[in-house]
Amino acid sequence: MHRRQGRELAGRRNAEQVLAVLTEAARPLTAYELLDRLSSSGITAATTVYRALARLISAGHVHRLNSLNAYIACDNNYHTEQSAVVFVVCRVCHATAEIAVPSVTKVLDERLGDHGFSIVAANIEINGLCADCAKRRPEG
Amino acid sequence: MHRRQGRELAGRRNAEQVLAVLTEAARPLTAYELLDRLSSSGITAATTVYRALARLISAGHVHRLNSLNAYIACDNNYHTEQSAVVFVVCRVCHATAEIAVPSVTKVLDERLGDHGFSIVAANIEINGLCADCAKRRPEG
DNA sequence: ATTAGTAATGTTATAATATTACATATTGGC
DNA sequence: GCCAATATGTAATATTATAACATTACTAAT
Repeated sequence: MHRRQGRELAGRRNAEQVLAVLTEAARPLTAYELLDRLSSSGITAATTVYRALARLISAGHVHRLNSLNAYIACDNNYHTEQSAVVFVVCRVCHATAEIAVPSVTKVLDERLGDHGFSIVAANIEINGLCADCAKRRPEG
Repeated sequence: MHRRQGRELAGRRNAEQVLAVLTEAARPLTAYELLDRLSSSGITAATTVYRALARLISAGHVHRLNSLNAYIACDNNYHTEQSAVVFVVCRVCHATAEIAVPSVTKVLDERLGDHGFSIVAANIEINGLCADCAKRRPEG
């Protein structure tokens, strides 16, 4: 299909396309949702999407939301692998925001060090109701 | 198979068996690992395991670890749905501990309130190295 | 320029995780 | 005892993710 590209270029282009779709999306997308939206771009296999996601996640451009099995573009660069990432995910509409809560990382680090545990990556996902959905369905 | 039991009793018994296996296990188990270990008890379908897990999770006796797609018996009762649960998961051996870090919940609550977000459940999974695995593979 | 070595990609199949749909069974109220 | 309500059992299928391996393109040695 696009076989003319250089050794790494296809992979990079794939990753760019995946990132572009994620960046435009208003909510986290699953790998297969990405695949659907990328079929017109010549990406036709789940593996290709997963490999692109792996690149993007390594580079810190995308995060995986474990509670949704979905992926979201990183909207800031303040955090590193060593630093906690806090996501708030609306349980109704799945709108997701990435929020800085700097003190959390520090607290966790101190507390877990006591247990001989060294942190590699913290994934904090908060499930709740966004303001909009809370209005519509106040019962929660 | 065990059709003699009362309307809810089979379900309760199933849940008890699932909980017993999880409680004995040294690490989180996936639903299908549970299914394997329960086949001698007459539980032969994934659905049965998932239904038992749903009961146990609702009751707070079991937690789901999103990062592993696995389930673990709750080893304390200090937390409620409103309160953060912090798990530390060794990325090598999957040993998992449930740790109280009370200040985290408070910090998160305050910070997210600013965004009009109301917390329903916080799931905090810390991925790292336990002391044992750090010794064996100091490079991390 | 040719070509072998290396490494990424594409493709297909399949593994692993989870849910749906519906038939069957159990209980409690009448 | 019979019916309604609800839970369970079973089988099929949906969803998410990875494995295996052939193919392609780049690099560098010649």
